[in-house]
Amino acid sequence: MVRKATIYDIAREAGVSTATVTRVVRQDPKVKEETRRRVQQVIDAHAYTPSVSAQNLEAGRSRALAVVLPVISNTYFNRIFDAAYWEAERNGCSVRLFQTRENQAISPEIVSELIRCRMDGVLFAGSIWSTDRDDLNTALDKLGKYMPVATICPPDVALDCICIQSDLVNCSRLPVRHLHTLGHRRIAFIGGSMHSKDASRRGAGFLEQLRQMDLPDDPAYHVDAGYDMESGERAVLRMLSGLEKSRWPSAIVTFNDLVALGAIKQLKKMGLSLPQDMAIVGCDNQFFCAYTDPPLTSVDLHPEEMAQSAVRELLLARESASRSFAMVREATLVIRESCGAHLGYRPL
Amino acid sequence: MVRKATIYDIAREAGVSTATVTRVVRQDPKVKEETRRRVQQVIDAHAYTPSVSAQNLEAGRSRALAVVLPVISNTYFNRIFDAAYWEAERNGCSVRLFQTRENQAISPEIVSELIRCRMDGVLFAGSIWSTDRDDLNTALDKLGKYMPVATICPPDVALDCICIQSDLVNCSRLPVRHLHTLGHRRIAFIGGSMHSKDASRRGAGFLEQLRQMDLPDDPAYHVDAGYDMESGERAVLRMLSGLEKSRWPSAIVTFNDLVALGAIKQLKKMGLSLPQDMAIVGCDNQFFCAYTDPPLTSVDLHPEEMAQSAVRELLLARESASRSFAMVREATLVIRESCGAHLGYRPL
DNA sequence: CCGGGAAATGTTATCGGTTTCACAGCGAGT
DNA sequence: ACTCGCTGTGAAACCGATAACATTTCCCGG
Repeated sequence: MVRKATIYDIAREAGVSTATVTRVVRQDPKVKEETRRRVQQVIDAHAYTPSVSAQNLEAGRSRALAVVLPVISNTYFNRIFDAAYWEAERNGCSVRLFQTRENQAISPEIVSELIRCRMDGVLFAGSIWSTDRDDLNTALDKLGKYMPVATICPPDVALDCICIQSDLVNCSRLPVRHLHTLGHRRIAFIGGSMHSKDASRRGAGFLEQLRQMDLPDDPAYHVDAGYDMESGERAVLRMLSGLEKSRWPSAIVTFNDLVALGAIKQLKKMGLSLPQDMAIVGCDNQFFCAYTDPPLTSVDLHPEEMAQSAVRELLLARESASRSFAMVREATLVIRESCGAHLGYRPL
Repeated sequence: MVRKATIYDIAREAGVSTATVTRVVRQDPKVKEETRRRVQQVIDAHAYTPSVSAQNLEAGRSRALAVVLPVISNTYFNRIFDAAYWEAERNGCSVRLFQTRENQAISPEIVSELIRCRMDGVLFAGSIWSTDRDDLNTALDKLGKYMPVATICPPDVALDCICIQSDLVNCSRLPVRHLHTLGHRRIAFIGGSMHSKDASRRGAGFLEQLRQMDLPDDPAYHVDAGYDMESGERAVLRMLSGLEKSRWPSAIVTFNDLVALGAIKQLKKMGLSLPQDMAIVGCDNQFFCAYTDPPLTSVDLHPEEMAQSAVRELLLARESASRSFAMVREATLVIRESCGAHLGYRPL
């Protein structure tokens, strides 16, 4: 390994002071053209570039944002990360990822690591809400003292930071309304784990929506489950096997597209044909939705746009005084074939 | 925003020198118990933690690895990243992501950024091979002077760095052999873009495999395509519509699972039933493979294990002299139902 | 030929740590 | 009483940059 040339090496070799080297690097106009050329030559010869650590130390910041989320391998989250990455990039910032894993809680270790690294801002996404509410506030308050904080969160959390709220209202309303329009009356919900604030809020929103439309909210139509495909399979099995066929729902709204994938598999295994015997709605509008069989109607929360807004606000907040506010990106329903809309289908 | 306590603040308040504070932080045993306690108290009171930039500057390194790949939102790559992340984490390192986007080339900007940041090592994954070969060698040579370099690359690239080779031999051989065993004789290949070294190598391996097994290698059975689902759809359409039905292949090997997803959709749209009328093999064994209809038989290159090895070797290379070597993680075929293996199916 | 002001460059403190080396204090051995 | 060696601590240099301030150089008008 070779030692990288420092500003001192360049200065010495070019016969100038380090100040002048800095000026050349930063394109300060008040360097004589001749000097500039001489210094630039040495710089080029050594492929010199200033050390980031030194710059960060001097500047007291890192030109880096942190994105904290449960798992990068989940499509929803990697879309968030990807969008944040490019938006930051456009603004000359890098993005550092922190994964909290399934436990989804925001640990004191992460908080102090964020501070240690002098992050220019931090974006929390995913159910960090399962952190005890007091702990969460403590953590956010502490962080807020050192850097702008943003979250992609449910609408009613009201944290003292930049809140980009996911549109959980429409996330519940749109599928139910769509199914209702198509004639469905018995609509079931397969939610994420009820221990998660996010999921229980989704479940609650769903029930509320049913009542608003005078649809039955049979508890048997509401099954707790995880976030993945296996959970979807199991949940469907559990729900339907506990019910006489005559009481089966005609449609299932799922927590996300992965759960929907599992549900579809299980339903087919049980010999149902989709969407005739059962309609399905997913959530997240993942890349594979157009390629399931039948193509999956799904709610898009527009994670990319939320992440983009979050990053933009974080970068703004760096300059101005601390800003704490909330905004919502409205969810949309992407209609494909899993509810039979293309057939003009009407269930009994 | 609050100023974070520095080592000087702590030293002053505890009435000791900064050296002693460092000793306490680093648990140096030669601090008197009483002093240690006093300093520790002040540290706790301020929740003091040393600044990462300062440490990095002093140490001349960053305790961070770089992972360079085309796009994080592709499942194959986020599995690599995820595995690298945790392996690095286990060793007290962080991981910084660089995305090259579709252009997939390794740019001089990234090279100099990596050096600027004093990365402790870098892992390249994905088809950076589309970089001009000379440029690539120049870049790797240059980087190699400053940090250990690893790549996840095709087997015959022979770069002067840590090469974790993906098992492209079996990646071609396994599907063909499997299909052959099931009785298939007319086997087609839908590859990635032939401009990519990676893809053309896969295509070549496939042809070779056909010849070895005395199977026809009709050029009409070999279609150039992209890496995504749309490409898969288009490729199938193009291939089959150019061929009389009697000459249709009975099986298609695809470049990856996304292409397979597209192919499946198109085949169904054409009224074929799978796997009876057409067998399909994917590659990457992505999370959704068990949930396609029919469940997709796919080659697993074990990206996680490759990434893990790469990171392990990078960290080792930091200490010892520069190591340049190659290793292969053997690919495996995950058999599901898209080739009809479960039916004991034999095509004509 | 000189003074003044702008232009060009240099000096130096600073960012927040780590580390080397020096040194004070103290008990033990002779 | 004196030296030796050990323990605990501090002073100061250094890592690689930046920026405020100081100084030199240069050119021009008087």
